[in-house]
Amino acid sequence: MDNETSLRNERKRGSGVKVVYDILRDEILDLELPPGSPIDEVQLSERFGMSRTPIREALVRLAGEGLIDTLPNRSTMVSQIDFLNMHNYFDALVLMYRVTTQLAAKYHRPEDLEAVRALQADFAAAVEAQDALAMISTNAALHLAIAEAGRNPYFTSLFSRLLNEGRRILRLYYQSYNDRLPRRFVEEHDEIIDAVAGRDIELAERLAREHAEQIVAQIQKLLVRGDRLDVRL
Amino acid sequence: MDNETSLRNERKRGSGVKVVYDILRDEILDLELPPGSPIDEVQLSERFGMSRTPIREALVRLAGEGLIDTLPNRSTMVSQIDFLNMHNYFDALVLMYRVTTQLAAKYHRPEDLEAVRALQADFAAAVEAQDALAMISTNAALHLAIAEAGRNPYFTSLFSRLLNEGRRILRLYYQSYNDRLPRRFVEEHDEIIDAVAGRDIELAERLAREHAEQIVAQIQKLLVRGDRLDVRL
DNA sequence: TGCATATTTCTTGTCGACAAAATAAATACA
DNA sequence: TGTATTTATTTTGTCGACAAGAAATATGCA
Repeated sequence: MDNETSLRNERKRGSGVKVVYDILRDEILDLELPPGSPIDEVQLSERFGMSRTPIREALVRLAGEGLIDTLPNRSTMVSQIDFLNMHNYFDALVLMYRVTTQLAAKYHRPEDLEAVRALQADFAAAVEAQDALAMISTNAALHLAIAEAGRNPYFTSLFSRLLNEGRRILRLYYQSYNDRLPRRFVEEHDEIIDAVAGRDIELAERLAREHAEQIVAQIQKLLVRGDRLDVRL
Repeated sequence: MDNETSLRNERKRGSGVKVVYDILRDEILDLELPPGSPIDEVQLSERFGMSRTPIREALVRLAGEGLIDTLPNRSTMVSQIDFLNMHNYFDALVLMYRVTTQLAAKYHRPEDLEAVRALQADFAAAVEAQDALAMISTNAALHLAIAEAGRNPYFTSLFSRLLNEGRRILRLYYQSYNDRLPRRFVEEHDEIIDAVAGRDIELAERLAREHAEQIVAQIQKLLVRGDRLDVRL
């Protein structure tokens, strides 16, 4: 805990905000800070060994991405996951899967595919090792890399936001299923990457849609089953 | 100019950031602050009669939406419009037009249509009055209202961002065309609204796509024509 | 005891001041 | 005169302190 405050004097000017932002963001997305957790500015300033000003700036950015909610003059806390309107999330996620993969097939350059294939290898390794957290993050990184090969920042930024939200939801998923491993995803990824590499736009779009819809169906099956997840609605 | 500083003492706690944010945002989107304009914190703090802290928070939020660019430890300025990769913008815009209108036809409630129809009246009035700025803002408000009837915050937030960016581009459009008025847009809007009201999902989607593609085509025609807009690339 | 009001405490919002980068200006040197 | 180095200026990043709201606690009164 104190290795964060120990950085107090060796910190470059302007880097503090990014450190706080990155750490808090990861803690929120990994459910280390579950939805509803109170965010206290002075507590954070003590923890990170810096004044409230840079903490505040990091919080403003997190609020901008909807990861925390701020009640004026009152408390601020980690935002809730909206399980009731989850279909909105799924609609957006599936569409972005389709669009970004399609654009990747259209606009990717050779060097993009190297990065994508490397991340796919990471994902396969995570599945083999049954490392849930690694599976989640490498999966997100892989699809984001595909999206970036499509070169449309408007889509990639929304997709990135959705994948992050997904980290919170998938974390719950793996949490309640004790790291069961969908090895099939590895094969599906390979098919998608091949379609993109072959510039088969229609096929890439179809595979991406099927891939996305399958994931959504699995999560929905879990949610409908009514398991009480350890996060209050 | 000084009516802003005169609010110094009558301001409610916490409202300052929003005021600064809203005003700067409008000034940027209306090209009152053209791309590349330097943003000076002390200057703004003098102008608005408040300390740099709330100014800074407003700037962080504007940066989060990509409306200003901040170089660490150096200057911060209004972000450029990326004319070279404009097709990315158009792709995203057309898709969001389609998706949000489609969802509106699916999920809208009666009270949504009242708001939409009211805004459509505003737009028609702006066209009649040949008020370019009003046309731009009412058009954006109208389509955003339709999007909100679709009730998917992920799409509406991206769409809102795109429509805002569009305000900057359309401002250039009208600027160089001396407020020529596309009266046809009013009729197209009416058709779209009717399709939404009739819950004809396919028709709504098709009309929205045609509407969007037509606007895009007009703007592209302008851009290809190579008119030197009074904003540097 | 139950409820309304006053007081305290706690957290956030704002301020003015100082320190660190970076840029611009000025000086020294060839 | 031109270039390199040093100094000054400007602008941002950070800090500690204070004040305002809201919540929690305590007090007064029936």
